[in-house]
Amino acid sequence: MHKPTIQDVARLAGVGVGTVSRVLNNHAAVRDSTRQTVLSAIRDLEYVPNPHARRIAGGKSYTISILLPVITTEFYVRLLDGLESAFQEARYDVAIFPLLDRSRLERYLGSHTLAYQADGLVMATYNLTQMLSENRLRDQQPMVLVDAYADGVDCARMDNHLGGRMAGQFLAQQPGYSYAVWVETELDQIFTSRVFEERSAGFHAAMAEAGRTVSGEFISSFDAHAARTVAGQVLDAAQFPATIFASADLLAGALLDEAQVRGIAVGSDLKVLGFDDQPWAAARGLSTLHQPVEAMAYEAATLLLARLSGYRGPPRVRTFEPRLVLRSSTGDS
Amino acid sequence: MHKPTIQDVARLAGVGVGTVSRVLNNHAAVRDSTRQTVLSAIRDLEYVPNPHARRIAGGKSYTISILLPVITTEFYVRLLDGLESAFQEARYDVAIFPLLDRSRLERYLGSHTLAYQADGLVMATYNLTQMLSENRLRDQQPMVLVDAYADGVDCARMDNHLGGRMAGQFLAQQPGYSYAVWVETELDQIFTSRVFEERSAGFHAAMAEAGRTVSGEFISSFDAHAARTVAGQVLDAAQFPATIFASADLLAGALLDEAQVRGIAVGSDLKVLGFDDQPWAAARGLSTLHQPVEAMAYEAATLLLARLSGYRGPPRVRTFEPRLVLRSSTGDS
DNA sequence: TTGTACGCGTTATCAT
DNA sequence: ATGATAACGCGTACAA
Repeated sequence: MHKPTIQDVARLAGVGVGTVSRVLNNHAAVRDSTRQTVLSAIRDLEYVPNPHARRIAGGKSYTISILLPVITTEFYVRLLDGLESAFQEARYDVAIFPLLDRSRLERYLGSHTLAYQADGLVMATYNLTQMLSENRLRDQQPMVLVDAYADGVDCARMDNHLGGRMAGQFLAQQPGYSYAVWVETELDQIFTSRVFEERSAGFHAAMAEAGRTVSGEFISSFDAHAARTVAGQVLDAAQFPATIFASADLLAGALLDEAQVRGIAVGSDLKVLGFDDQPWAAARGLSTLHQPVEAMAYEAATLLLARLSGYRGPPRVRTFEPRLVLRSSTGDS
Repeated sequence: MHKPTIQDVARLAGVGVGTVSRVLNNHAAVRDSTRQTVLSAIRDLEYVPNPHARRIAGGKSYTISILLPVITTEFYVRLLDGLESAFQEARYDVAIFPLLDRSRLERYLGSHTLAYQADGLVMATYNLTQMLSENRLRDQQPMVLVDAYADGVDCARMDNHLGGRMAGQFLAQQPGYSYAVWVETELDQIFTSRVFEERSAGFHAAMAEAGRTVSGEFISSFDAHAARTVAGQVLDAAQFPATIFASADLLAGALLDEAQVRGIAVGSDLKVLGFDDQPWAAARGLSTLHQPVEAMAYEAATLLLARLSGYRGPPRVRTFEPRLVLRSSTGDS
């Protein structure tokens, strides 16, 4: 009663192993009737191909390494979902490497571990421009950046500058005072993520174009406790009517909480615009900028898979745009 | 110019492939002279065994899955180091699964991915008692808990109760007022980590035994910004001379910072005791509780490897004790 | 102690 | 379109 193999499937379906393999990899033309027979045999036996056997027979590892920062956010959950689903379709496995510290990056990239285990590399969020220019990355390995941008590599990125600009344009239409809350970002020459910098630049550009001034800006670190504290500071300092752009839903949520405690009506005197469209945003009526994260992740995977199947063209960059979702926190709908 | 295989090594060394394999797995008795020959051939060719080939030939995956919470701490960096080094010695690969959310745990445990990819499971920090009792974990898979405890499974854990107790005993010897700062922990029936609860219980027990009272307790979330804010609150509220037990070095560091800004002399009027012994603790003279993290991780790996090689005995629990390191922040040394 | 040969479960290459 | 069969690189009985 061992695990069924491709042989068992072939026997049950009354075909050769080659045919089964072809069905598995949707190769060439297989007559539709036999394909169905094979498929049902697979189902009956609950057959699951042995990945190690394919790896050795195919000469590839059928594995993609994903390197990402360790941050527990909906954003990364969705990112991983998008990546995994895309790679799964192409029958690739995924190995996740959480970048807890700098030395781990070096180790992962330098060691022979990855060399064997991955046909390609996905790097999330980090801006690797410097590393690439220093040639610290072995560019013989196909790779793609997601939620980040660098020259000379395939990238799938969010247009955070545009996101900030959209927020700025929205705020510029609102009467009263404008405020913004930003996320404090670690500074590390190599690991830097410019996400919030870009949102800020876009926001200020739009406000300036509209001839509006920002009455106050605040900075919070990315955690619930700090967000709440800063929310208090913002509401203490704000003059009303006020519209606040919170550059992450986490911060916006804290503002909603704090406003409720203080009995401030959200949607009229105080308007709040977030960024992310977290799962709870709709339920709480938070207006925010929705990011097509899964789509971006899926596209990143597609770019990489293209390289893996031989595409040799110049680096391609795919840019994704956030979408303004207006709800009750800005008095809409 | 392809990757050297075991055949190439055998040829160069003038032996059979069997012998090379035996050397690789330090099997049986191989004459020492031939072993050296083989070894040098391996070095010359820079031969690295193809893991997929072993997996399919050996019928095992030679892979261990490590499931851990996504928290960027020195603690987890060291934990991974300890685990990886131990498994590497035994020629096992490691697959890391960051538990970004609940659904990911379920997916990892339920899916067939892991089934193929791992011979064993390491689960870090999370308290899985409930999951185990509900039989949601397929216990056919050998597993070990590290930095956590549950009935019926091998565990390598830190004695956090003792750690808290040691802190309490130390504070009880100090003149003046005693304060404590705790880390806010998420509440989730399944994911709960009881680390800080235990430290708190031990601390209070020791203080009570010594007939001392705690003049104030504070809670901070686990991030630099919040820690700094809370540090300010603590120093605002404290009466001096004061000794503060910060249940994590991160919090202790913030207290040191805040004290410096306020010109409070640390080591006399204000004493601070941390927990963790982060890399910077020595340089900043922070007294703290050092945890033998690598040793714990190594032991966890050893317990699991024992299961993998057939050990069938009852669950074993290994407990590790923190060590009080006194430096200038408590006026010592 | 050591070499040979077979088997692991796939994919790929041939014929057919 | 499909079936046989040769790789793929290694572990391991078995024979020597």
